[in-house]
Amino acid sequence: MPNDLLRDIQQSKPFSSLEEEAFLNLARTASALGDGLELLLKEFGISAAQYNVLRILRGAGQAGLCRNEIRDRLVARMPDVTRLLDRLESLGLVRRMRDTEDRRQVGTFLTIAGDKLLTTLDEPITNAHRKQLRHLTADELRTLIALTTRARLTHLEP
Amino acid sequence: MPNDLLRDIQQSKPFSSLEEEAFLNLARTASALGDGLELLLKEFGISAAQYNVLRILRGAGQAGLCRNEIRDRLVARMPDVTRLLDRLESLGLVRRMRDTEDRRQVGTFLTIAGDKLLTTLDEPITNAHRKQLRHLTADELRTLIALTTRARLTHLEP
DNA sequence: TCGTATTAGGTGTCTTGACACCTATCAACG
DNA sequence: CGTTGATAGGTGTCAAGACACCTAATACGA
Repeated sequence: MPNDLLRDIQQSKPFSSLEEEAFLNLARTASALGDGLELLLKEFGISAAQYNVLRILRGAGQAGLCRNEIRDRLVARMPDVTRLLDRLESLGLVRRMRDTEDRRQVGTFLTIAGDKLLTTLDEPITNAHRKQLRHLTADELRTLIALTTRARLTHLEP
Repeated sequence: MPNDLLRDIQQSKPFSSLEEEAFLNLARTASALGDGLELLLKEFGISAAQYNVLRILRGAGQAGLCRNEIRDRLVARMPDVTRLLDRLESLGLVRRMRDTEDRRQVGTFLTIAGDKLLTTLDEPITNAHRKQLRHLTADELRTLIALTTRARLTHLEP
């Protein structure tokens, strides 16, 4: 929190704008909640980005996904998805296979081990989220979802 | 092999819980907005974490702050604040001085150059935030601030 | 006052992330 | 066809982040 403590007190203006305050609170909260998730995932030997990939691949199922598809679906922007997948592959959670039609493409698929890990994680992850946000009502959560969704679509509005 | 996508479609339930959906939207939005900020700051040769430190130090003024104070005020958790400060020091934006009372402590202060950089950045940063969130009304921003603030205080509530 | 715990800061080392650049394949058009 | 541009994927390299461990100074009770 850009804590302009002195100036804030002097000017009674803790942030230079409502937009900045919103951004900082958003960033702070996402970071705090994300840290909790990272902590849980670390016990299972993977990072949040890696977990994100596994979830994306579970969603894709048998079809698998190419690197750029995965990149575009990630929660957090990530250059170098190649080496993120390399690590998952060397952990045996993911498998890659070059497409026979378009030999430029390399499909990535969840392995049995990857799917099992996700299954193992499902409950702990859900519990962690519930625990982190249990003090918000369903309506509050829905409002939060609506506002964050809208907030991120800047460029799509006039 | 339970396929998330199929399951989701079957159940019309894209997320395993409202809490998860809220977390993912929060993370996605914070990441998207943060990327915009990083992009702007990169033009000035600093990262978001470094900017965060400079803002914190501006708030602290003449008094300066010790490393752990800075760490605790950062928007995003950051181990190794030492080397973050090292980099700011080598950029000439920050200056460190060991305390004479308690010789364990090392105060960190903004330099003139650091303060000037912040002044230069003030307007572009404010504009960037405004632009990113201009499609939200003041009430919506206030609601977003209230909800994100509350969301992050899990452990403080029963 | 001595020994131990605590607190502040820093370092070594490995992993990840970031960014520019490279190769292979395909598609479209002359 | 063959050339050109676009697209998919990967690599080299350096900076930044993560984590365990280390030192110095202070506080404090036996």
